[in-house]
Amino acid sequence: MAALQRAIVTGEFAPGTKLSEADLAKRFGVSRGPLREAIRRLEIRRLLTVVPNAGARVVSLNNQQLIALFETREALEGQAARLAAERMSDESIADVQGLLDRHAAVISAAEGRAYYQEEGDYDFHYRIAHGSGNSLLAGILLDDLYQLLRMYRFRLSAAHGRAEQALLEHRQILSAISERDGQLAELLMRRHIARGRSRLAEQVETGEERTPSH
Amino acid sequence: MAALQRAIVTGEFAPGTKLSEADLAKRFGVSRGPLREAIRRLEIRRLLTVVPNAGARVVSLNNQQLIALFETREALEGQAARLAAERMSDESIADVQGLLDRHAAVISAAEGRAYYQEEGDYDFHYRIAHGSGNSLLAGILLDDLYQLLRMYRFRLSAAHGRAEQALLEHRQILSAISERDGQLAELLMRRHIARGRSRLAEQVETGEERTPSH
DNA sequence: AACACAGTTATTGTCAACAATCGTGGCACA
DNA sequence: TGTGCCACGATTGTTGACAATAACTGTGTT
Repeated sequence: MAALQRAIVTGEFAPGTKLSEADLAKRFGVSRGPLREAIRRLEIRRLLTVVPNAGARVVSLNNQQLIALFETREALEGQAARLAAERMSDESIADVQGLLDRHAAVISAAEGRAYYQEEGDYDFHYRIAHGSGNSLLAGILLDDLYQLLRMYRFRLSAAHGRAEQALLEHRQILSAISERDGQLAELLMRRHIARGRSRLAEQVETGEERTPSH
Repeated sequence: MAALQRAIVTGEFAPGTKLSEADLAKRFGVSRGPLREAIRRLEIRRLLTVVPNAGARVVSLNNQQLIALFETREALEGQAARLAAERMSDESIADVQGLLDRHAAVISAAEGRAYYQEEGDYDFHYRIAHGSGNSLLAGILLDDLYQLLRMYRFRLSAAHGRAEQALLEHRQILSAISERDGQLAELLMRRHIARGRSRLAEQVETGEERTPSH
């Protein structure tokens, strides 16, 4: 039943795809009842847009909406970094250190860059969100926003070649956290995400969107 | 069907109440099918906690979780105020001015204080969230966090007698927005919410919780 | 030829019955 | 008398069929 959510988030269905209840039910070997419940959950998570009596569609974000997503992340992850600086245990911080070291090793191997961009970046932000010790904040980020983000990771691949830069910024953020400097950690995290938003905004200006904004 | 959500949010069911599907279905004159869909939506919105094969309960937040809620609001509403300063139209700002003027009039009449605390405060924050021009951010605030907040408004009534103070802070925030000073608007909004969080934290220290933290 | 209307088809919304799981009470046994 | 096990009852999970609404196609008219 959670497999349905996975199928949508991983991009198995393209944004804008019409989802027929009967088709999905047959596909996942389940009846329409549980499937409708799953659809309602994905609707609240903003992964599907449902219009009454007309069915559900995979959400289709234009670049402006993606920018709105980054603005929201900026606020939440900035706060998460601040709280992590106050509350994260030394052991957890050391763990994330190790994670970044592994990322560095992967990046050294040229073929690893794409991996780092997609999953490595996600891993780091995942740790910080948890480190905030605020399960509501972490839940909104991990359960809602990151799922949306994963759906659109292909369009965000403008970050290619920025693996080293991203890793450097991750290290700076973690450094601030380990020094228990919440204010700096928040500032650095907000900048880190704002850079991603800026690249997105540039795409809009130069008109080189990868998918029609519809 | 949305009436069920209202019944829960308005506090018709106390936090921790066990919700039987059969009972609710009979109560709202609907079958268990649509009702289960409604339950799933409220679950994702974090208004219900559902354990498999054991039913749904109205979420019960302890004071620590309420503090987490305020920390999350602080980040999101701060960002909303910043964005509102950049994007809100002069007409919308004038509208909120009028809203605050009406609030002032209501507060002058002594009996209006309770009203202002509960609904007036909500109105103002509602406008700013919308004014951000970021529908994702506004949606998270209005659809998720504010619903939780309304459920616990009775426990937050420590704000009693602070109506004038709150109105003053609202005016300062709006002033910063009208001057297009996003940085200041964010700072003031964060402080405004942080004050509510501080009062909550004091309650914890002095041990005068109004409901057992369970 | 273009538009409007109506019938048809497909899809969503709803329901009541069935299956599976969990909590509880009572009974047997140590 | 206390503990463990089994059966019962209740509640949740699931299913297939039925009703209602919307989209589509075809026909007729202007």
